[in-house]
Amino acid sequence: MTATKEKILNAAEVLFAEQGFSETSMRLITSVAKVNLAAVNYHYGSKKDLIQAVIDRFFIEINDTVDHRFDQLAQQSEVTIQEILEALLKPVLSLDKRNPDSAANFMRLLGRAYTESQGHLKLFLADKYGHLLTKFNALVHQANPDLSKNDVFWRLHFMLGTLVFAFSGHQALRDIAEADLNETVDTEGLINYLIPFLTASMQTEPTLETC
Amino acid sequence: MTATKEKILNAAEVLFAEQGFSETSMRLITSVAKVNLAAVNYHYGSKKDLIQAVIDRFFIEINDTVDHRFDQLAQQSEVTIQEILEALLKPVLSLDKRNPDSAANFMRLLGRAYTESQGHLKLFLADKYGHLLTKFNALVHQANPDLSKNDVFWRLHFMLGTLVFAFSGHQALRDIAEADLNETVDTEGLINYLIPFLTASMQTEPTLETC
DNA sequence: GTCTATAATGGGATAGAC
DNA sequence: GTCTATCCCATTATAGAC
Repeated sequence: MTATKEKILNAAEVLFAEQGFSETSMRLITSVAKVNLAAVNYHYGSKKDLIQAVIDRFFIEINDTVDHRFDQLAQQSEVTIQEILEALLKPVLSLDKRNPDSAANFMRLLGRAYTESQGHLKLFLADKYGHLLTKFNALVHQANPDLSKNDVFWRLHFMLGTLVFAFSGHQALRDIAEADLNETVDTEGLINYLIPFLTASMQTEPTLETC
Repeated sequence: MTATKEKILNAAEVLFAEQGFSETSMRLITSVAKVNLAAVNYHYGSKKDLIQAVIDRFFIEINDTVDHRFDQLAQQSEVTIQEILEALLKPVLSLDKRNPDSAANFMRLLGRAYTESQGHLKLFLADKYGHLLTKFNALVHQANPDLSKNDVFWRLHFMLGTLVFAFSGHQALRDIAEADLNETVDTEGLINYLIPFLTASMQTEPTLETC
């Protein structure tokens, strides 16, 4: 990968995470990356392709590790929610080795992929990395066999929602937390707050059937 | 309010919820509302003001009720998380009386306000309806006095995040749920899944101090 | 591979007739 | 209050020189 191509990716990663896809113009990306405007189209083809490349780089970095950890857990006789979350989050946190805040950027981008109407991106991710979601689902069921398929389905998505949403608003919340509570919370600190919150919500008894 | 002014609001509400603020053009809004393009600027001044008006209408409809219910709960000797959530969600659900899916649209718009970089909107909401968040915070503390201020702060935001995120992705999840589980879930059904998830996560023991 | 210049499109906003 | 026509701006994308 040429230096230019990588500079674009690095700048786009931060800007997309901070401002969203459609709010971030190629002009801004290229000016932050200090490359020529035409370079994005030359190296990536289009803005859509750049968006996919930014998110794909993250998945490529964690895919094999997460997949392998999930497979290991599936062979255990007892699996806890905490183990599943850690199998996912530890590789994500290790992204910070490349760039500070990479882990947070990744989660925020996932949130944006989920809520912004980037149809091409959802298809791309479902196609390429849907297998991770399938394994995640199976593990949660294994960890809590009392839950119905429906309960597992909904809670899993609530859980992912909580995760990515927490990261999406993390900067704003961090500022408020520092002002109101005199507390500085980095990505790992945030996860320390999240894990008990999420494990509790997954382990509770099944939803009452009200229909 | 003139018929035109209201038609714009109704169209904008749905489109903003579905596609986001910046992805929804005034041209699309006015064509769906079947009014002239210039009418938005005539009646609302600008697109920003229209965005605020759309969200403000929801808050005006629920503000007094929620505020009153919160005050009533604050006077009880014992408060549960479930009661707090219901004090918030019942008025929200009653929005469906005006238009079907209003409640879901409202929550999705809140999510977009939270994640899209609409600085003006966050200021507007914090200014006008911040008091609701303050009361919510006090109630959660009252319901679970064992939690530190920090725990309450973070869990409250996780909880709100889960709520709005669940609604943001609701349409997509609904489709998957129908295909995979043969289950149709409306807004009230979604809330039935959400409440045990959230109450459990709020009631669990405090986060371990790892610092 | 990099750059300048420009095409092509779509956006928000507004002036002025009715 | 409503409409048409238009202005002005920002965007993505590309053609063509270097």
